[in-house]
Amino acid sequence: MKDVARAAGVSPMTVSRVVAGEAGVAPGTAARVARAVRELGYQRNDNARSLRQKNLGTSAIGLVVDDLANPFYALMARSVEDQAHRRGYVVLVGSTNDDPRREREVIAAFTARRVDGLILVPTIGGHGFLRQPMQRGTRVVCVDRPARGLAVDTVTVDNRAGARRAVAHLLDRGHTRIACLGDRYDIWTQAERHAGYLDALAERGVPADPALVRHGLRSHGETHAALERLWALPEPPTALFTSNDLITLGVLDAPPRPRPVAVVGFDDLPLADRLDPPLTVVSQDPHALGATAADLLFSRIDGESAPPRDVVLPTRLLIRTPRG
Amino acid sequence: MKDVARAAGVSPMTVSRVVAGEAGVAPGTAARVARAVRELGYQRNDNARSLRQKNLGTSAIGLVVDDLANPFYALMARSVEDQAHRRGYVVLVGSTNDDPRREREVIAAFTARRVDGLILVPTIGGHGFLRQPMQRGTRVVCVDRPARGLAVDTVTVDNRAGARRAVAHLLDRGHTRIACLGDRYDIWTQAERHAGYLDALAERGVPADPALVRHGLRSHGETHAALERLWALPEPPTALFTSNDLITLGVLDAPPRPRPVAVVGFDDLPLADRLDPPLTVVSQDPHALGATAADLLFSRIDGESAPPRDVVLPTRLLIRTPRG
DNA sequence: CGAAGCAATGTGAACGTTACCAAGCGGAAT
DNA sequence: ATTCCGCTTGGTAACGTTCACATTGCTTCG
Repeated sequence: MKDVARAAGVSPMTVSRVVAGEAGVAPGTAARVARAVRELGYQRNDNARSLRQKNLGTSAIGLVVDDLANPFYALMARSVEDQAHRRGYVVLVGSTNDDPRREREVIAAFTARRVDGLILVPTIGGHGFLRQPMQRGTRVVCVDRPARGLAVDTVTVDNRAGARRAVAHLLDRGHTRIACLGDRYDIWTQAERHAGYLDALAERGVPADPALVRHGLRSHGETHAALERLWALPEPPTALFTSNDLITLGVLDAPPRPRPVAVVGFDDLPLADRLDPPLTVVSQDPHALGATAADLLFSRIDGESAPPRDVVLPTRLLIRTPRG
Repeated sequence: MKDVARAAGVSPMTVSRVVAGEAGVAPGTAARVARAVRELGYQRNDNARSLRQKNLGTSAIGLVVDDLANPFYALMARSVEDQAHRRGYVVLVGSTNDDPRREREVIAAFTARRVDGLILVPTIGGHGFLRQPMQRGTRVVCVDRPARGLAVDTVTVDNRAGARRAVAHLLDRGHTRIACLGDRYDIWTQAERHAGYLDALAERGVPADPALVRHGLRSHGETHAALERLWALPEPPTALFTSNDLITLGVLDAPPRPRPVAVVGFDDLPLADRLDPPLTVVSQDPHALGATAADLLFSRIDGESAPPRDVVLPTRLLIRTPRG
């Protein structure tokens, strides 16, 4: 900046004014400065800028998801990024792998850079370490899951109702032996979906058989093993409720059974309607989740100070039947 | 930091040393400082830090992709993020939508924050604006596509060879009327894949019919329209080569034909092996692309100064045949 | 005609941190 | 006892900006 000032024959302050697009600089001076900026290829250091401008923040937000490679979170991330870009913010991203230690590291790295806001898919771990950054002014919004004991805006979908409807659909089709395959139940969404599964059974008076519930499935291998155990039961299930996309894929990827089983999955998949038989799913809208979370975050950043809000978005049961 | 220093009865300099984990602080003093840090919930401002430490950089890198919501780039992003996290870097992400203007805005926002490196899926636009940041020390690596006229490390896959093999596979199965459906040919990968298509035809002496080539397809709707025009030809194609995943999905999503057509797509899809008939594809490994790009970038950041390298990763033709 | 007002620009300090060097202190060597 | 060394600690300045105020030179008006 000093170089530009020297080249244009003005003080650094005037350069600052021109670069920031402030009014009150004589047109001739502004032109001279602009020319020097262009010729020297000068670009303002926005880190230094936000250091000085105490009240304006860093124009950066952090996005912390479970796994950025998961298409669901990738779509969310894209929505968040679009809104941020529109408002002149940059986005820092990190994945937690559902590991509270890694979550903490990632968030610490973000708050150390004084992000103005944080959109967070929280892990099961505590979030006390967020107190200081929040007092310092960092706004936080949870998405996909709430964080226990953290009073912040939260955007989720109606996991429980969605699961209930999915299982009710299977009951409607005459199934009574319905297995529930889930990821770790310390993940909030998974516990909710399991609760929805139980709701549907209770609603119809179908006894819940604990042998039909398998959880903690984190890979195709574990899903396959769980299936083997289910098939080995004296009364094996005739239908499956799979409570996330990875498990649904694991089930579809398993060796075929002699007697086909009905499957309803949580989360839609591309090509699900082209399978034989087509796959019925509970779909949620990751775009809406991300956009809503970003809306809430930016309204907080803009100064909104109402009590924390819980936004619950609907899911849709996409019933797919064989092509006519 | 001053507050911590006061609370611990030392100078800010000593606090700085303790927080940075430097040696040469008396154990008792360090303990007192650590306690004050904990009690006050102090966290160092890493922006201010990197401003002062001229030679150490910002420990931030930027990742600029076409579309973060595309599972292919999401997987790449995840690999990059993992490496960055392992090395203590944070990642800024942005999507360009293949729009040179947006690319420029995103990159400018990143370089204004003085990222140490940039992993870039370049658009068709010029990249002269990168000269100054690069002279200033920002390292750049291109991935998925080269940037014209930009002498930097570049990681791509053998698009042309992959497409050639895919089309050769269709020729082997007796097809001679093979259509080529692509996105905009100003996207390097699309042009390469089209070239591979022509290579395969030329190799077997099959005449290339321009009426069978449709490009610029950016949505299912456009893909469907292109298909309609192909079916209306006097001699319609009996096979399709679709040169990205979105177009493959568009084709699969189209109303079924009375006589089925063979499809080979570029990019693998989940469930592709469960379709009827299963889908043969050219697959590339986004994880390897991202990891390789990150490797190259960090070795540059570490001071490596060899001439720019072009790394070309292989593709695989996954030939899928009906079960049983 | 002098004071006041306005527009354009410059000055000094500060944001939060660390590099660099100096200073204090106790003990070991002479 | 004096010198010197090493260890620990502190002071000062600087990184690249911008805030708040001061200054300059005009124009305008009573």
